[in-house]
Amino acid sequence: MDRRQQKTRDAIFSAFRSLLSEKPYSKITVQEIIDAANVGRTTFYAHFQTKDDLLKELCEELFGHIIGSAIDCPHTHGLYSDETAPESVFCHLLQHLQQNHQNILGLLSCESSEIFLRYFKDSLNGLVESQLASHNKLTDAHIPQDFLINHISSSFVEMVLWWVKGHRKQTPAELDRYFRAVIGPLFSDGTNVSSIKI
Amino acid sequence: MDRRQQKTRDAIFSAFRSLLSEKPYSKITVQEIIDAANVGRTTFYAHFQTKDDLLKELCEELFGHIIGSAIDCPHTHGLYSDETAPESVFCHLLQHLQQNHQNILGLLSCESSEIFLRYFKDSLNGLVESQLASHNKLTDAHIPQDFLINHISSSFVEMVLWWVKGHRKQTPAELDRYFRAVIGPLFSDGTNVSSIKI
DNA sequence: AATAAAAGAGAACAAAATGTTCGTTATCAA
DNA sequence: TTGATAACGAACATTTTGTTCTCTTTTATT
Repeated sequence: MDRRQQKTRDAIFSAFRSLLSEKPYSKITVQEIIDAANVGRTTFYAHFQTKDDLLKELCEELFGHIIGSAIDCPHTHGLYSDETAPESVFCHLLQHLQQNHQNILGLLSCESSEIFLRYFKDSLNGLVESQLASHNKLTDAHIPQDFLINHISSSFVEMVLWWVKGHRKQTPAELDRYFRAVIGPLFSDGTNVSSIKI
Repeated sequence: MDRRQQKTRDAIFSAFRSLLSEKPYSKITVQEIIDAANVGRTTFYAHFQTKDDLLKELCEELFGHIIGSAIDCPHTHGLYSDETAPESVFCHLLQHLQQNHQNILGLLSCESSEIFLRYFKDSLNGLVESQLASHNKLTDAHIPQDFLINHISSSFVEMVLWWVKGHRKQTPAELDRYFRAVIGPLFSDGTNVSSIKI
C-alpha cells in the first residue's frame, strides 16, 4: 500500500480517537476530524464512505486484533487455570488490554463506549463458545448453551467496563479472581466461590 | 396540564417510538418526528430542547415507572424466592416487562437499544443495591460489593436483551430460573446451580 | 356566551454539516 | 525520469437544525 494512503489513514484514525476521548461520537463532525488529522475533505471521503464507516473500520481493527491474540496465544488454556494451564484466557485478555494496546481501554470508557462494547462482546462470544466446547464441564441444569455463552461474555465485558470506570484500581490477576468467583460456580468441577484461592 | 400539551407530548412520543422501531436513533430527523406526530416545528421545540432531550425524557418516563413498580410491589421479597416469598423481584420485573407495558421490550430490541439498556441498567443498580442490603447473605470472598451489584444488574439486563433478541421464547418463570441458576450460587444460603428445582 | 391566556400552525430564515465535483499540486513506484 | 496515484482546496447543492415571526385555534374562567 502506498505510504501516503497509510499515513492519511493513520492520521484520520488518530484524530478520530483523540476526538472520541473528548466528546461523544454523535457530536463529532467530519470537519473536526479532517481538521485534527490535517487532511483534505476529499481525502477523507476517498478513504471512508461515511463517519459510521470510519467507526466500523476502527472497531474491526481493534477487536479483531485483541481477540486474535487471545485465540493464538499458546499460554492460554481453557476458562480458568489449573496445574497444567497456569493462565486463563480471560486473565490473558485482561493483561493484553492493560498493556495499553492502542489504548483500547480509553475507547471502552469514552462517552461512546456502547459502540465499542457491543463490538467487544460480539467478538468475545465466539471465543467463549470455543472455550466452552473444549472445556465441556457445564452442569446442564436445562440451561440453554447460548444463554450461558451470552452470560459469560456479557459478564466479562461489563466487568471490564466497571474496571475502567473505576480507574482500573485492580490488577488483571485480581479481576480474574473476581471473574472466576462469579463465573466459576457454574461449572461442575467443584470450583466454588468459597474455594477460590486468594 | 393543558390537554393540548399532553396530546402533543403523547403524539411526539408515539411517533418517536414508532420511528425507533424502524430505524436507528441517529438516522431519525426532527422533521420525520413532527411529520409523523402531525405537529408543527415550533411546537416540537416548545416541548423539547433537542432530539436528545426527547430521548432522555422518554427513557425517564419508561424506566422510572418500571423500576418504581418493582420497588412498590408488595408481592416481591428479596433476590429470589423461598416459602414466605413466592415471587422474586426479578420474576416480577420480567412479568411486568412482558405485559407489554408501553412496549418497553420493543425499545430494548430496537436498533438503538444501547441507549435504553444503559438507562435500564442504571435504574436497576439502585434496586439491586437495596435488595443486597436487605438480604445480606453475600459470601464475602473479598469481592467488592459494587462489583457484585454491577455483575448482577448487568447480568439481568443482558439476559433480557438475549431474551428479546431470541423472540421471547421463554416464560418469565423460566427466565427467572436461568437467572437464579447463574446468580444464586453467589449467595451463602447453600443455593447452588445443581440444586435448582426444575 | 364572552374573553383573555396559552398552545399550535405555518412560513421563512440563518447557520451548520454533509457529500460531491473539479482543476491543480505533490508524491510515489517503476 | 516519468506515468500513475494520492492529496489539496475551493466551490457547490442539499439536508438538517434551531429560531423568529404572524396568525389561528383551543382552553379555562367569568
